[in-house]
Amino acid sequence: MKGYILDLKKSENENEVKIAFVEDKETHVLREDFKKYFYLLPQGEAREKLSQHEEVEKVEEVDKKQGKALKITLKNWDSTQKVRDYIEEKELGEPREHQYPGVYRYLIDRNLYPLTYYQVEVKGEEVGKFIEVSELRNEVPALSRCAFDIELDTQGKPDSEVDPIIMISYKDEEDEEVFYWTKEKGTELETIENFLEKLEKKNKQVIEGYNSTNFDWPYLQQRAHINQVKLDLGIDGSSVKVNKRGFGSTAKIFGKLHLDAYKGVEFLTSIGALRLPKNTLEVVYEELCGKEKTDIDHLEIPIYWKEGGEKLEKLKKYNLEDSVAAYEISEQVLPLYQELTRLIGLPPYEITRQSTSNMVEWLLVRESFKFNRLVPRRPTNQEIRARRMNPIKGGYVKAPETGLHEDLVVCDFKSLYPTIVISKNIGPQTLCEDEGCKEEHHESPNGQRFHKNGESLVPQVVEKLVENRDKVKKEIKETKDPEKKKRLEYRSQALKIIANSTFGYLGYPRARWYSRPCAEAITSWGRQYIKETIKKAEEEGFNVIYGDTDGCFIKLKDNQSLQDLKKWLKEINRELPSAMNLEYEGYYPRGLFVSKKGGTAAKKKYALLRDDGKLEIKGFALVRRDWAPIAKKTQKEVIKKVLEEGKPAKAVELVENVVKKLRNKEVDTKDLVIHTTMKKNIDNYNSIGPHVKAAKKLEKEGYKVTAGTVIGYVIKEGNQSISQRAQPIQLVKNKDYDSNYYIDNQVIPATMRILKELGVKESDLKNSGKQSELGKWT
DNA sequence: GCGAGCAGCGTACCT
DNA sequence: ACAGGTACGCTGCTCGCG
Repeated sequence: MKGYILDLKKSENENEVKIAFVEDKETHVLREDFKKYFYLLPQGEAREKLSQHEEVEKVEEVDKKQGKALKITLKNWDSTQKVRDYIEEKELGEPREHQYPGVYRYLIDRNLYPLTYYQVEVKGEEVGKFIEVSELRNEVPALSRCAFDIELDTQGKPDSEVDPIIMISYKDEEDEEVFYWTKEKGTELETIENFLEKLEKKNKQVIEGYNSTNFDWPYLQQRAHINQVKLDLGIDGSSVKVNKRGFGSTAKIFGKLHLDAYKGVEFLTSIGALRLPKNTLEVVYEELCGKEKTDIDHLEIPIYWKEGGEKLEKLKKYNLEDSVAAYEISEQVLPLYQELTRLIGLPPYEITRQSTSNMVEWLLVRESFKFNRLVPRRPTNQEIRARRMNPIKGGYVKAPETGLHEDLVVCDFKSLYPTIVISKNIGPQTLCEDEGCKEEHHESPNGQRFHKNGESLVPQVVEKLVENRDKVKKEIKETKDPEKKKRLEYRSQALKIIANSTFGYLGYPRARWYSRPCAEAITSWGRQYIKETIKKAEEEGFNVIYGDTDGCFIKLKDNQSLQDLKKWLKEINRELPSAMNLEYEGYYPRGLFVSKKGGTAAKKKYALLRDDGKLEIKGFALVRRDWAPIAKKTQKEVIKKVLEEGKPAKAVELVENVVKKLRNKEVDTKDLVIHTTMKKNIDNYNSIGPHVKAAKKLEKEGYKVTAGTVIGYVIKEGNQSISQRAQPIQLVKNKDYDSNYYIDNQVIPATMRILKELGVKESDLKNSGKQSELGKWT
């Protein structure tokens, strides 16, 4: 039969892998015998001693690129630890590749990639052989999906021992339903059962939720247990496997993909594809799907439920909308996860919970196997600490010329670090530390040498990623079908994410392939290339007003045209290594650079007006979540006015109005909320800033606050410190805020940053009421 | 005893 | 729980002044 692997797990039988294999709409459970093994760099009588060990099936000598090693095959999957203890006790050598779960080992050995089509011979439930179906190589399976969300009857902190589930909504492509009970009719038990029946009947491949890993599944599991219902949703009849630990929580359903859209949003945020003030369902839904949804305060839910009638209907609508939102948000992350799965080769569920560094690592592990190399061991905690103490020098940033500029062109190096890795053949194996070595080398500006002709895993893998991406980009151009185009764009994005993460990975203290010399060489070449480029531009007569790591901003003089610049770019690219490319990014009629507080030019902070009228703003308060909306909105308007008009008159007027409104308390409280993430747990802070103080107040009221919680607070009136006046938004009475704080610490500093560059004084903004001398600015 | 000035903490940004 | 470079608000200390 023809299909793809959706999931895998260790079978309840020893030495067997269970595979969820999808053929058309049906998911089959297949099994294959598989013996787990690991490698040993042996010492002493390792071979003899281990051959006699009762848990060892066989010991073979294998040739790996790094030399001879022993391959230790185990009688049972679970005996790895026992055999390792024995090795340590008898000092028989250094074990390698002993830490992978058995199913990963299986995927690597069989060279299998989930969500990729294979032809497979099946005898009963046994797997014969997987043969990749080449005509379907580019086909990504269309997974059937559904989403759910639960509501509780709870006061403040939910307690799964006593607070029942009152409502569960379900949503899929063609269907939606809300299951619930009331004091008059039905029970929690029936509600759960009806929902489970629905899931079973619909039998979708993906089950989605929002924060379902940490909330819905653990809660549902508890309530199901109390009601004595089995949560046996696995395609082999197994239960939902919930593992609720502080950090690496999981909720797995064998044969299905549990997709937590919240994790997806965090992932998009981590790769810089998304940035929001808060990652709540409401905010994310509006941003990604452009739709608003009703929000009911958590404390109100039981009230709506008990009241019945119209209120109950409203609660049902809200509950369903949560599922719809989770469903639609998932639509935006699932295709990317699918492409990453096909690229990295881990089971899809694992991919949805991995960081990019882990993905890079697994890609290297798999490629390592293909090159017959042993995977480097994980660093010890001590090594990690030592690595962390010794950071690597990073990119170069040129201080900008402040002020309002016209005729700007931005150029940047396309994938600077990956292309340096490729051009200079940078990897731990090509790194040459032998000073007398007579081979040909690339020598980095910081004095590291890399063999020109040697083979190294890292540059080979990066090259493959970049080449593949170029191919995919070409395909995108040739493809008319919009669906197929979208798929390819996700594939290109997946390749880009992994290629760009490779440098970070080499400098990541926990990485198996950590290499300080490689990472340092990469950044040293990076600094050299951008500095050289700036220098050459200046020699050519261009005015370079700013640069950061891999890009620079050029201000065209009156006698210079865009054509002149593009001609120069061509020349530059002729001199660069073939993999590297300095690209024309865009033309900007106006751009603004400002000073920092101390008076010198501020880096990483600018606003550009593109030739199509769009604003591109970096670093300013308005792109930061820890400023109040009133300050951000006003700053944005000011930047817009200044860039569009080239003078500050209208902007000054605008700020005056906002100041007036604040004074008169005409500003809505929601425009004053400052959001700050708790990076630590509440007790771990040495200095108590406003967000920590607000968090403490929240905790007192029974709210749960942990590392990762985003605190929203408003500064209220009073003469205590700002922190003491930080009131969490949940506890704010309308319009209880300190106007002066928002004027002097938010709106004025945010806007003065910009207006100062144009000669405006602070007093000009606060003169509201009096006629300000607008004539001055025109 | 008081305010100015500053270091250090903490967070979020840019590439 | 990918890297380093950067800005900046707030707290809480030191210091000089009287």
